[in-house]
Amino acid sequence: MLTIGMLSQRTGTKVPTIRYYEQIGLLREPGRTDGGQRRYDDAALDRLSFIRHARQLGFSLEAIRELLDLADNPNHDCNSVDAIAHRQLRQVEQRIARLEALRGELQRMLRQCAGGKTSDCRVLDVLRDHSECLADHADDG
Amino acid sequence: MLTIGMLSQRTGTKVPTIRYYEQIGLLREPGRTDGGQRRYDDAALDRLSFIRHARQLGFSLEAIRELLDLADNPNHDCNSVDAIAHRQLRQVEQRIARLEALRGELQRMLRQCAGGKTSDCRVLDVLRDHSECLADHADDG
DNA sequence: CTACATCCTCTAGCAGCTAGAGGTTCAAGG
DNA sequence: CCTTGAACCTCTAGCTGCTAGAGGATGTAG
Repeated sequence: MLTIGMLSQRTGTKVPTIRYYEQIGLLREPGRTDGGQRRYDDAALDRLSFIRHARQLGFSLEAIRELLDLADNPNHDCNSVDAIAHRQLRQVEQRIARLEALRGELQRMLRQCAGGKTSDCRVLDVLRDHSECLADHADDG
Repeated sequence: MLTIGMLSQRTGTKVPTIRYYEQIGLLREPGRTDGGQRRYDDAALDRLSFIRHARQLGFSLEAIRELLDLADNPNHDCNSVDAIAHRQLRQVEQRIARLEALRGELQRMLRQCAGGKTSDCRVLDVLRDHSECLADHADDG
C-alpha cells in the first residue's frame, strides 16, 4: 500500500493534483487508514500513470475520462478510442500550424528591429498595425 | 466616438473581454455618457488593436502590459522590447518542439491500432505503459 | 413615446491545477 | 511509552484569460 506521497513520487504527480483528480472523479476514492489517510494499491498507481501519460500527450481531462471509461469496459469497440486519439492528433496539428505562423511573424518582427529608441521600434510597429502581418492569425483557435 | 459594441466589432474582441481588459488595467478607463455608457476614441481603438494582435502572437497579458509600458514611453531602449519578443519566440519554439514530439507519438499510437475490442487496443496500451514511448515527453513545460 | 437592441454592474463559472491556513496522524528514535 | 517532525488531512482562495448569466438602465429609431 502506498501513501499519497509515495504515489506522488512514483508518478511524478503533485500531491494536491492527486487529490484534485479524486475530487473530480478521475481517480476512485482510495481506502483510508483508521486515522483517515489515503492508502493506494497498484491499480491506483496504474490508473494515475495512465492519466499522467495522457496528460503529457495533451489529452484534456474530459478526453481522459472517456478513455478511462473505455479502458474499464474491455468489450467496447476500439474505434471509439481511435476517434478520441484522432481528435487529439488533429488538435495538435492545428496548434503546430498556428505556432509556426506565429514563429514566422516574430522572427520577421525581430529581423526588422534595428535597436535605438522605442519610438522607432519596428516590433511595436508590427504589433500596432495588423495589416503588416504576413501570417494569417486573424482567427483564433 | 465608439460604443463598446462598435469597438468590439472593429477589433474582433468580445465586449466582456474589453471590460475585462479595463478591469485589469490594460485599457484605460474611457469617457462615459451621462447615462454611464462607455465611449471610446481612436486612441483606445489603437491600443486594443495592439493588445489583440499581441495576444494572437501568443504574448501573455503580462508581457503585453510590459510592451504597452514601453510603447507609452518612447524614450525607453528598444532592446527591452526586443528582449520580450525574443523571450516570446523562444517560448513559441519550445512549444512547437513539444507538440511535434506529441504528434509523432500520437501518429505512432494510431498506426498500431488494428481495431477490434478495447481489450486489445494498442492506443490504450501505449497510454498504459510509458516505457513504450519513443518521444521524450517526460518533463512538462 | 414606445420598443428593443445595447449597455451597465455584479457574481459565478470554465480548465487544470497550486498555495496556504490550521489542524491531525504516523513512524522512528529514545 | 512518549516525543518529535515529516507527512498527512480539509477547506478556502488564487492563478490565467476569459465567458455567461441575472437583473436592470440607457440610447436611438420609428
